[in-house]
Amino acid sequence: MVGGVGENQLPTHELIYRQLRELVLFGDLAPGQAVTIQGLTERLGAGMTPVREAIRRLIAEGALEFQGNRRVCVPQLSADNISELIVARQWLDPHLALRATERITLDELDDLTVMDGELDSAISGGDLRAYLELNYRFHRRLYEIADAPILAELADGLWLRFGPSLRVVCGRMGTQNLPDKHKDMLAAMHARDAERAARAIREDVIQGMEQVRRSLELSAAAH
Amino acid sequence: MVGGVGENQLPTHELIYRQLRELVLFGDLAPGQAVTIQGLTERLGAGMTPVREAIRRLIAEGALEFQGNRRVCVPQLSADNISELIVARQWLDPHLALRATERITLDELDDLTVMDGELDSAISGGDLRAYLELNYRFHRRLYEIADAPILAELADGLWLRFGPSLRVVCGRMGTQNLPDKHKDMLAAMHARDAERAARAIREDVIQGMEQVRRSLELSAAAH
DNA sequence: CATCAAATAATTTGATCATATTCTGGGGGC
DNA sequence: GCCCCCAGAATATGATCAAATTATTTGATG
Repeated sequence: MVGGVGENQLPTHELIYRQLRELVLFGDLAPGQAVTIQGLTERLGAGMTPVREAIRRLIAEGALEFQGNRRVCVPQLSADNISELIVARQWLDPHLALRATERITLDELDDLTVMDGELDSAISGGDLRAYLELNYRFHRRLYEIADAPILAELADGLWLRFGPSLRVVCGRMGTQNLPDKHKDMLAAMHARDAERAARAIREDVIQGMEQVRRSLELSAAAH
Repeated sequence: MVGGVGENQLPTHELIYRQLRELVLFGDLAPGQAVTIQGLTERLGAGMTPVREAIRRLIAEGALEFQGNRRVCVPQLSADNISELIVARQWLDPHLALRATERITLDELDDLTVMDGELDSAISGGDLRAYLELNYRFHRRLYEIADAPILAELADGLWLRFGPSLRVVCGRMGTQNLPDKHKDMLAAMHARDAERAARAIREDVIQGMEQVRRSLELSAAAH
């Protein structure tokens, strides 16, 4: 254990899991980078059992890769992988947005609007890390509102797969001309036009993911 | 470790994971049943560390459920859960079948045909366990042929969620009138008609999953 | 004499276990 | 019926063993 006098609610392995998850999600671990148990016990200040469990969970979710010999690393996406992720998100995200539009309350809509405002600030302020985090939380909130836990878990899991690459790509391009069709979507939701909201999200997803694809193809060509 | 003089290739936690996975997948653990570490260490003859890891992996895949207090059990599907699974498979399976049709070789087609024949034998022979296993392997093989590892993993993960319930449902209805649109699909694949193959699989999925839904609604009504 | 390659030694890392500790849930006493 | 105590199960640690990668040495060759 690290700090804590005794005010703890969550077990260590759960805390470690969440920390490691964010490390992957927001690109603090680069694609290809090795992930070792002992390295993380030091970095996160925990014993090896909780760290082992957290790593296993992330492997099961596709966030980390087990390399046959007993090594673990952050996966590097191939062009084919990206295509699959695009196909999957292109279906999942609009479907969830559609459901969300049918269910969302006005309070929740305000929530999303506020989040999107903060997102704008992060973009204009050039704060990459904040952009990545807020953008994720925006979509994540949408998944929750859709009230479809299994589909939401699937969609959420996809973020873990392209998170590390997203960070690399955005790091190369700065925070300008990042995709944000969120305004369209929020307007459509206000109008209770589920189809239009779904279309807006679909474009948002395609724009963002295609940018990742192109950028990754470039760096692959320069191998 | 259980037996073994030294001919081992795979680590214990991997073996335990696979065994536990099949236990869930083919309904040897009933929905709602509690899963304890110590129970499994005895049942599978392993130490607690490998068992813990296997359980965590299955939880991450949605095959087991963590109940907040440190208990773990096999999830019981709600009607909403089933609907989500239907929606997801209704999209994923046809998509993968479509890709598979474009890529499948004649040898692989023969493979599938043989598997489907064995499936028929299991049905007419009334062997429920063999049906469940062969049906799973048939679809699984299709996923592999589609050559889309991420989408295949998503589809594969869904089986873990309805596996336990499928066993219960089929146990109540016997092996007669089980869905099998596989013949249609194989014919369509022979003709390289991807659209028709995808439609056949879609019907296969819907038939099977709707049967689960209806059966579960009945038992819920009799609460 | 320098360079490269193969074999071997050393270090790092992962896998498993036994054990101590903490927490949850149930049963007996009030 | 409520509360406290206890049995049992889960969590977490560190030690030990095994495997794999890396570094080093050695010997042969140009």
